[in-house]
Amino acid sequence: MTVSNKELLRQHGIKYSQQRDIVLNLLRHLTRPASVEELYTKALPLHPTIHLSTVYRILENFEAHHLVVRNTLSEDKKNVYELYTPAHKHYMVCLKCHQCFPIPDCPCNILDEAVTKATDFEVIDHKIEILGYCATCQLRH
Amino acid sequence: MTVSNKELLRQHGIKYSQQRDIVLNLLRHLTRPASVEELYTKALPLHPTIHLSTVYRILENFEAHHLVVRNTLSEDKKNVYELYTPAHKHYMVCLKCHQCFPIPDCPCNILDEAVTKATDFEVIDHKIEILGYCATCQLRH
DNA sequence: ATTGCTGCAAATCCTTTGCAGTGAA
DNA sequence: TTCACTGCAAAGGATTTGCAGCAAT
Repeated sequence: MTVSNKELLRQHGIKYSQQRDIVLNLLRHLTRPASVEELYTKALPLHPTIHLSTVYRILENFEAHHLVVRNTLSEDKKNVYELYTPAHKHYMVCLKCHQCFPIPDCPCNILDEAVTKATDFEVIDHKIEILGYCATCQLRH
Repeated sequence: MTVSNKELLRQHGIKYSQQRDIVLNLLRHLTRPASVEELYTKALPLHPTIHLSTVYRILENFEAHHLVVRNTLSEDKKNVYELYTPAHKHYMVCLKCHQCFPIPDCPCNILDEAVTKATDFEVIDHKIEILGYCATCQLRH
């Protein structure tokens, strides 16, 4: 069985509000990362006065409390969010519609051809970014 | 020996201008990808009336003619440019100063620990994006 | 009652665009 | 001369912020 939204928020030290409940609920039912606008649009019918900036703030808060992870898609530079999972996630990003799709069970040495064979995605390129601290910044973070 | 800037522009079907000469020259002396602002700042002393939007347009033009490649850093969402090279490039992005550093000789199965050992970069996370066309968009691109 | 969240509007940052004037061929 | 490029200003899209009022505990 699953924890309630209220409980999940509490577990992450996040205060309850109707708006947060709604956004969390949307996130829990996603099959792929969603943009802020997307979440806002879905939340609106459920809470007609919710504001876009509120959704921004909620997601920022969720991220700070490690309830979600943010990714920036290189193609259209928008933030996308999804529930945090400890396992590393790799995505296929469509150059046309900008939707991104999780790559199930992806080893780091995945090859373009392997992806092409395993999925219906036409691989054009891939991109690896290593995030961390450079020598200079290590001294002062 | 090296080709002149003028010649390099011509080879890529790009018309000559003083501003393009300057920006190309800066790009040719980079050791890592540079942001538009960065290139603009370096160009300014060499051409006091050059405008930021001109640098944007020059880089856009260079990219269209495959003279440079653009990357968007996930952390601060700014475009960075460097001369195009056929080989795949992987980067380490500093979470603090947002500078990015090429990873020399990077195999796809690179591991965080391997990078940590080979460089003075403190690896926190890494990110892989596969770019291409999803099943739906394949039909209409 | 208190504290922090929300709605709204305005500001910010990066990037793009329209237009008139200039420069390269 | 011609056409593309430039400088400038203004617009654009995504995101952030200030502030007063409201909601959750």
